[in-house]
Amino acid sequence: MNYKISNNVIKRLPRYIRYLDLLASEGVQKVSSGELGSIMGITASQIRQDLNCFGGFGQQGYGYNVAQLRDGIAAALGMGDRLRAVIIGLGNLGKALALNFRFEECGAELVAAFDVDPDKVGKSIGAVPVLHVSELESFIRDNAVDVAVLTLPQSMADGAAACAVGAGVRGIWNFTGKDLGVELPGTSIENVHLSDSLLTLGYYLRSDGGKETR
Amino acid sequence: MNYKISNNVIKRLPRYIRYLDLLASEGVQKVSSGELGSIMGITASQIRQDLNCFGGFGQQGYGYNVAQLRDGIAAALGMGDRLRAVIIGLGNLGKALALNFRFEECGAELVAAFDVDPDKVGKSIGAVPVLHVSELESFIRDNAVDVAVLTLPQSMADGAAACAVGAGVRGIWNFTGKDLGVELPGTSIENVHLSDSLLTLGYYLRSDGGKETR
DNA sequence: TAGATTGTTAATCGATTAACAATC
DNA sequence: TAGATTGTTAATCGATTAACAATC
Repeated sequence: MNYKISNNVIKRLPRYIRYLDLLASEGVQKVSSGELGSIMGITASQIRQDLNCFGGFGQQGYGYNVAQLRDGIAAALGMGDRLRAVIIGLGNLGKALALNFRFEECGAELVAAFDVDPDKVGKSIGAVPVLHVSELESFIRDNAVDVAVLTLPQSMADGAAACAVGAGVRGIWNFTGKDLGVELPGTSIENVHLSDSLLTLGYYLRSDGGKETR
Repeated sequence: MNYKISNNVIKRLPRYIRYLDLLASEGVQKVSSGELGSIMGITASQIRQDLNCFGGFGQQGYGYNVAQLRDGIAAALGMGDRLRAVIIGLGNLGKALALNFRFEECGAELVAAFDVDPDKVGKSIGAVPVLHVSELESFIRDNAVDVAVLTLPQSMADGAAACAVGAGVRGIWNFTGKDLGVELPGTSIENVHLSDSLLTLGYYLRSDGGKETR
């Protein structure tokens, strides 16, 4: 049960969580793979297959307890932890994430933001301080930061990533739109390419008025 | 050559574009599937297979002309068009997209933004006017809007989407974090789930310090 | 117990990789 | 021409679906 969980499965887990939360909020207590599948638009087989990567959540003849399954998946994803995160770059996107993104709901916690603008440095955003980028390395080291969120201009992406990784960060959530060159072993990188997403939408929209989603 | 291009291929096309642009910016004129593959971290076979979904871009014994291949893929993605887009919801994320996102580089064009806040309505953001949401439907109809970008609170997502689709929008770029219930045939939906992305990063970061990306 | 639904194995399907003949 | 590299077919691999025995 601990051989190697496929990429596709991992990427589906957060979606399960969302739908289970939805069911829970409606007061639903149990769900069968068939019901969940029809809500989510996937097969019951796939659900059972996916869940078995982790362990026997269900009960034969009954189905799955919504709350229990939700917690099981959350545990598998490590949502109980509090990964310590910093935002690097307080442009509009960095600001949007700092102010509106629910880090806690993803098993994370924002602990600081960094920028170079003297108008921003020294103040705070939301509940966290805004520091100068020159303090990035020492801050990461001193505060055991786990994740760096890159929301700065593309040209500075590689530098910031290298600095963060050098100081001990283990994960990079990269919004700069450029695939990172940095590739330290033991560092996980999640590239968010918004333009890829819009281009994909454009493709489907034009071709036959076809659907797509995830 | 027009049977049905797989999802996986479509999702890879924007990435090809990015790397080809990079090569072009370095003055590289030709590239072989082997070279491109090693830069992008995928196999030469996959590249040749992918590209053949569209048409004979390459030249045997030579490779691919970077600019030509780039344009070929761009055409396949429909990047030449100018999809007309509106942003609905001018919170921090909507603002970030309105001000910083390069719609033109994705074959789109931002034509207006909508909000309910009287402090925002009537002004403009970047180069486009900010209108009241009550004008959304008529604006979409009158201006042949193709895409609605949803950056408003989750609770209003379904309503806004339904209104936009009813008025003629064909694509929805959804940042609300909730899978849309609206499912009109002929409407394409691209859900951007930032929290899924961070959760996935968290998973890989914790498990063995393993990599992942796309 | 009978009915339902899981866990899990087997079958199918699709996607990736390898191989190689065509050809520039 | 000889060398390189594509386009394309065949082989492999993995992921999804179907089936069914185990069991609640």
